[in-house]
Order: sequence, then structure tokens, then C-alpha cells
Amino acid sequence: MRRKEFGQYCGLARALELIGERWALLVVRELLARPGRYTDLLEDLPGIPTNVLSTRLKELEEAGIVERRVAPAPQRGVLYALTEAGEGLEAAVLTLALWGNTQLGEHQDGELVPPSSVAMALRATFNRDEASGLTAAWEIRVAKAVLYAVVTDGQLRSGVGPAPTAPDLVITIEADAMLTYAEVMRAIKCDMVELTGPQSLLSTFVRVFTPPASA
Amino acid sequence: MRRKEFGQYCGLARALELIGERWALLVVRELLARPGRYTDLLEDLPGIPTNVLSTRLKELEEAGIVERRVAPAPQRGVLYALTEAGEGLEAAVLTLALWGNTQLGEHQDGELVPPSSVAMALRATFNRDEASGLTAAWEIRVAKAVLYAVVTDGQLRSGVGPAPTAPDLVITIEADAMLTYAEVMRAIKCDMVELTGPQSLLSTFVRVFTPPASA
DNA sequence: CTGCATCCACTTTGATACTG
DNA sequence: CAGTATCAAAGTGGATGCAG
Repeated sequence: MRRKEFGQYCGLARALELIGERWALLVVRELLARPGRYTDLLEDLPGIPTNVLSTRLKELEEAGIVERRVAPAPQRGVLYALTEAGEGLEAAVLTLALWGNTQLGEHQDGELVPPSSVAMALRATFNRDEASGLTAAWEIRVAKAVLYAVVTDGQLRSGVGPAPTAPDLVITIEADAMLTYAEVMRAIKCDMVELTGPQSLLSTFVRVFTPPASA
Repeated sequence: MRRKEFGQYCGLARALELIGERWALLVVRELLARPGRYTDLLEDLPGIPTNVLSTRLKELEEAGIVERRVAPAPQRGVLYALTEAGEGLEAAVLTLALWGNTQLGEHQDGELVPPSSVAMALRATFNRDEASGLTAAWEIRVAKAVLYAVVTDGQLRSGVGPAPTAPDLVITIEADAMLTYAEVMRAIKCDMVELTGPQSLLSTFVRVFTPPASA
């Protein structure tokens, strides 16, 4: 028994025992956006010490949240991915991120915007009602990052990297660094984007990824 | 700059900077259930070192999540309570707790059930549709703990302690220690409760605090 | 190269004792 | 009641080493 346990029979305490340690939930955020290898995670979580990443991955694997996979043919090597239990953390991650957004100040330049956080913002702002019955695939390129949002019959998949199916519309934004969700939406509304594909899908994008009421 | 900061412009990272440290979110859980004094928190969070509680409360106050109040007339002394920003964490706490519940094993005896976690479970299982238009107040007494659930015109308030308004129905369960939400509901269904007030409100309670579909 | 393991300085935590 | 003081043990951050 480690000292990490709280000794309470309580869902919150259990959750904190499993994902409450430093960096753990950020690793989960990265893996929600896409399975990744060890070095991908090191890159996407600047500042994480390599031994800490190693330890967290072992703990998360032990907890049944993360699994090691052998990467398919061309790349080979280890791929870390979320298990079903790990995917179950999505709602909690999105809810925490929504609260955290209210606690964020202005975007200082120099502060990194993790592409995965924008992918999570797309999931959080996805408007189920507006997307009902829709099928469309977008790819968003900002600076050196690539994101996708694929809606299949009203169901969203979103993450970091090129779209898993051929995108209908590619949205490219010139920028020195990754932009936040809000900045991306602003760039779209100010027409500061290049498009490859049917332009009409741009307004669809805005409609589908604007949350219902306000906030 | 503390080393605690992740240096990312991301809601999740910000949230973790503010409430990601050990015990912090459990303190928030306690204060969601009721404002409390320092020694209440020490009692309700068995195992927390007093210096850690002291440090967390200062950090949470600094972050604008918790505020110190001077307790009113009879008791006097310091009362810790959540600010509006702190109350905003409710959704995140409930979502994390829901996930954590799926990761809980069987209730070993000896594991403590924090009364606040049952109060949170009432909030999480509250069925808005069933409660629409309803007004009723319940008080639940299990072992030495007292909880309340007050529904006013379909709106729920729930927490630890005696009901803030006179309860319509008092549900008393004989037990050696606090029971979980599931155990409380089972005791009610097995008729292992004593009632003070109109019995009909017991089935209303079950109806209102059973989540819609399953899970 | 990828995928870690090791080492060390420093911080945080846990446990307990003590004070205004 | 509401904390502070003290100290050992564990965890973190940063640099580097090294096998496949």
C-alpha cells in the first residue's frame, strides 16, 4: 500500500488516486487527442522530466487507463493509447478544462498552446443539435500543427494529426505558433484562412463548433 | 514563478495548477457539501496532515476558490467556504466522481465513506425531469452523520448537516458507520429505515434520486 | 534514433509536537 | 480553535547515460 491512497470509499478520492498526480491528466489529454509514442509525449508536454513520464505511464498502465501497443507496420515501436476506461475520462477532462478556461487570463505570447487542448475545445464546444444527421470532415492546419474534426452522422471524432478519412475541407491559418480555439474561430470569422474544398463547409464548421447558449 | 506552473495556455493545465495538488479537490468536495471550519476539515479528511491543510487553504484562497469568513453569532471563529469560482468546480467534481465510481471495487469495511461524497452522489444522481416543479425537503440520518436534500421548485440543494429548512421527511437508518449512496438506496428499498413525516415522500425520494437511464 | 534508467539537488508530503 | 514548527521520507525537475 502506497501512501498515495486516501482510504476513503469515494469516487472522487479513487479518481484522484488514479489520475491525481502531477502530469497524469495532461498525459491523458494527449492520448485523448491521439495515441502517441514516448517521444511524442515528451515533445507535446514540454517540461515533463523523462523519468516522470516513464513513471506516469507505468502507473496509468497499472491502473488500466493506458495500454502499450506495438505500432503497426511502417513506424514500429511502442504506441501508448487509452484503454476504454481511459477514454471514460473524456467527460471529466472536458469539464475540468471548461472550468479552467474561466480561470485563464489573456494569452501571453510565449505561452504554448498544446494542439491537443484545441482538439479538446472542439469536443467541448461541439453542438450536437446543430450537427444532427451531419457528415463532414475538416482538417485544420495552424503553424506546424494539424488537427481534424470528423463528424459522421452527427457523431464527432476529433484529435491531433491529419484527418483519419480524407477531409472535405482543409482550413489553413498562417501563424507563427499554435492558436487557441478562440483565436482559430476569430481567424475564421475574420476571413484570415485559406481553404481547400467547398467554402460552404466553413460556415457549417462555425455553426457546429459554437456552443448553444453563450459562455 | 513557481515550478508548479505548466507553462501551457490550456484550460486543463490551468485547472491542474489551481486544484491539482494532493488533497486540494477533496477540500473542495467538503466545502461543496457545507462551509466548514479548520477542525471540521481535519476531521472529515482523515489522514490529511494539518500543515498540508493549512497550505492548501492558503493556496485555494490565493486562487480565489476559497474564502475565509468569520462565523456568525453563536459559534464565532473562522469558516471556510467556496467562492463563486469555487462553486464552479461542482460539475468537474461530479464528473470526476462519476468516473471514479466506475473504478471503485467493493466497499471493504474499514474504508471510510465521507458523508460529503454521499451528498455529491445525490447531486450527481438528481433527476431533473422527475423533479420538475417539485418542492420537498429530506433529511437523512445514518450512523452519526446527517445529510439533507432540499428541492425547491425543481432545484436541488444538498449537503452535509441538518436541512437548512425544516425537512418534510426525516429518513433514519441504523448503522455502525456511514453508508454509501448505493447502500442508502438499498436500505430504503429494503424498508430498513425509520421515517418521520409523510411516507409517500419516500418513493418520491427514490424516484428523484435515481438517474434516468441506467449506470 | 527510440525508450527508457540513473543520479542528484531540491520540494513536497506525512507524522507528530507544540503554541497563541 | 486554528493553526505553526520540525524533521524524515517520498516525489519532482533537470541532466545525463545507455541499450536495442
